Amino acid sequence: MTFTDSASDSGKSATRERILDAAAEVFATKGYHSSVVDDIVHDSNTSKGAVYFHFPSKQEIFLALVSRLADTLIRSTQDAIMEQQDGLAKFDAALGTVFEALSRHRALAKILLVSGAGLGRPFDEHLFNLLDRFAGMIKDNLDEAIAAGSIQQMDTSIVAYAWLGAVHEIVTRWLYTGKPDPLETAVPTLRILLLGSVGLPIGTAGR
Amino acid sequence: MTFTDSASDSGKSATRERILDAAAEVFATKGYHSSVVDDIVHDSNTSKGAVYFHFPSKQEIFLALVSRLADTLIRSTQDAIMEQQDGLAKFDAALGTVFEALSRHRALAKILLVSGAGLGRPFDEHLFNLLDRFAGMIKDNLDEAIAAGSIQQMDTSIVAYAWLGAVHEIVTRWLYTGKPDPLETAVPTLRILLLGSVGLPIGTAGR
Amino acid sequence: MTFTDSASDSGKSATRERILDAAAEVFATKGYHSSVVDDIVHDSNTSKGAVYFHFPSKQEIFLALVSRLADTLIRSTQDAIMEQQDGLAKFDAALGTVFEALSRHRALAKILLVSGAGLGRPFDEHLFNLLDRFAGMIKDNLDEAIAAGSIQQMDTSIVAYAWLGAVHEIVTRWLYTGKPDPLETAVPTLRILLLGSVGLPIGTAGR
Amino acid sequence: MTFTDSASDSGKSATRERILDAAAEVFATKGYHSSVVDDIVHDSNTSKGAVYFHFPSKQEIFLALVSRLADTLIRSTQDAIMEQQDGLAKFDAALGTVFEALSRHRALAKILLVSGAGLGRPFDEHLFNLLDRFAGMIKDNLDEAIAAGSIQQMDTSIVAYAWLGAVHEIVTRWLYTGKPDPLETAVPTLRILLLGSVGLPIGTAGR
DNA sequence: GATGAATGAGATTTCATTCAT
DNA sequence: AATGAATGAAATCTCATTCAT
Repeated sequence: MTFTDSASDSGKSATRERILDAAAEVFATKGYHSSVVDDIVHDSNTSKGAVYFHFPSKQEIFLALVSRLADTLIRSTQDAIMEQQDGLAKFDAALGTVFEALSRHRALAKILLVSGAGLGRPFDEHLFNLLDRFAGMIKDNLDEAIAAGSIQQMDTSIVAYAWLGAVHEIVTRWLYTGKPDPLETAVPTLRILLLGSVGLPIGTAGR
Repeated sequence: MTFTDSASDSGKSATRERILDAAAEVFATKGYHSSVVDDIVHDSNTSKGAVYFHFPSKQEIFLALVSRLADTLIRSTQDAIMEQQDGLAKFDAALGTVFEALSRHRALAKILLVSGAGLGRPFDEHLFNLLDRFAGMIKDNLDEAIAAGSIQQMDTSIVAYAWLGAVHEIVTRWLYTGKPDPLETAVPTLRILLLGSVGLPIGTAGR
Repeated sequence: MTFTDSASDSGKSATRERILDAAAEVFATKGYHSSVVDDIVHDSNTSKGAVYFHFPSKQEIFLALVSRLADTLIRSTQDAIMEQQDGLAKFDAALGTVFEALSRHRALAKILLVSGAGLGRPFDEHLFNLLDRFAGMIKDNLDEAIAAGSIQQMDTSIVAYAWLGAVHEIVTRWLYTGKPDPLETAVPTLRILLLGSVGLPIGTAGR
Repeated sequence: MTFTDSASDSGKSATRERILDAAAEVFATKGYHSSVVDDIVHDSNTSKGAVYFHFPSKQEIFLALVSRLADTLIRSTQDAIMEQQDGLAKFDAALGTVFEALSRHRALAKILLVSGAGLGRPFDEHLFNLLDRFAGMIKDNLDEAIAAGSIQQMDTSIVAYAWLGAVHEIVTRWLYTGKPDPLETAVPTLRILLLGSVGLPIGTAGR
């Protein structure tokens, strides 16, 4: 999966894509508020008019960008999960996909996880919904595992957010400090942690 | 502990405190960038001149606020830990203190955890150091537990961040959605999760 | 008379007419400056290219519209006058025609009387010429009446503008407030006023 | 009376007055839309910040200006009326005052009568209320005259607007063409017209 | 210490007009 | 004739910061 691919949007204007690509670069580098629309105009080799023809406001550019990134990430994670049969294998596939994708596209990951935080109502809401979709995915799989008797009864909602938070924090830390390098180094420990947290015997066959 | 208390700053100007209090409220409500200095001036019943007499810039107001909050939170957590002998008791005391403090001061918690993220260099650095101090505390205690043989060898750095992230996410979620209500409801589940994640037998004798 | 008819422009493009119709609606509703070309494009179900193919500029659309309206209004008023022999009957016919026409086409009346005022040189000049033609009509008829000895000598130029202004103000008031309802209600009073203002005995036999 | 005097506003900021004065000049010269805030900033020798400190928007500057002008004009007209006992003398005083004031301050008259027309909702409404106050003044005096038996019963509301319109049009014409020169030349004819329109015997002793 | 009017660089957004297709 | 994406000059407004009082 490519994470940035927009190949499927065959009908999308090339200019629109150029603008989004430039915006991704700019926002990731300077953060939302320090980025000015003129930067995007310049980097996209378009014009102010073109930008405002395709997007009603700077905010909407950012939000469109976040949506595009999140959609891709969520979709590929779901695909990876569905390719596996076993519950543990699903877990491993999801964790691996997410870390690999974020690791490969550090700039975009920054936009998704960091740039938009603390920006006020509309941004937070948007970002929240996205993380919620991830949390929902985790919760669904945990509920299945409980139904299958693999793990014992618990408040899966809390667990889902805790897991999300753990991943989020480690990735964020990596985004800022570059450690661990490479990001994927954290996966084995994290795997043990997360599985252990729901009482799963680890090491078992593991990977 | 009061978390907002500035009792020890016996020599500090009352105006300065009024400004910080107003700033806390404003930043928590609107986020850093959406808050304008005039809001703080207005809410603090002072004047623009007064604000700039006490603080060199808007940024410094925010940073001062964050420092004040974090210092108090960290100190009271450490105090709570030191009051306990047993490792498990220390853990419970820390978790309880943090959740209680954040729960009691929702607005301030919001500033500490979300308002400042993604704001660019100086902010992030500041905020990061704070979280790092917490992570350090966690790591130290985990290392002790390993040395004591209570838990097995692992990358305690990753674990510390994962724990931090889990707590962070759950509190953040509560800040936005109000759930769980009250926040402390999440503690038991979270306790099991965190302890379980490092392989500690739980439920057993509980506390 | 139809006031909006462009039947005589048998060779004119249907698109051009669609644009003018939409422009009339838009300008009347929002005024000149608040109307954007895109509004006209949208309402006329044409395209930006089409609009700029038929008109060199936004300004010219407005001017064309005003001209079309004024020509029709002036022509039908003159026709109504010519159908009458008696001076008093001519006056009544003119007053009736104008009020009836404006009353029937409120939106267009608004464009003619208010939308274009205070817009700067080219507009004002254009609009002025129109009102001048009306004033000229009034003046000519007054001069005739003086020559015929029906009314006494006076500065007919001032009178013409005063009459025009009286009508203009009452119609404008109606455009904004909807009163009097219907507009024609004002005619009898206005008739007495205008005739009385030049010393004509009124009430006499009415008409 | 000075029409522009702001002597009585002893508490008003000098900067605010400078801005309003500059705005008057600019708006009168170029019209509302062709005037840019930077013009006002420049001509007032202040700064953009100062302008927006005293007025929330360009629109409000204009509206404040119109109000200031209208207040002064209405007040001095009322004063002039109250100084007279006789009904006819009141009429003459009012007509004289208005024409003299407008004649003396052509630029401001332009703002009051022309610049704001056709600018859209908020402007029109404002301007309307102002003219309404004048119409009210006229109507009140006419009603008194009817009560006193000086003139016969009639729809004084229509008459008030017709009179207003007559004056408005003649002044507007003068503003654009400079004729009649001086403006006051029109007064005698207008006097005969207006009085005659309500059936008052004129010429009688004249004035 | 405190006040609040003043500053001005700079940001976002608008929209009449053009032009390749 | 018609389309609509693209252009870019220009406009309004924001707001952190300064400074005379």
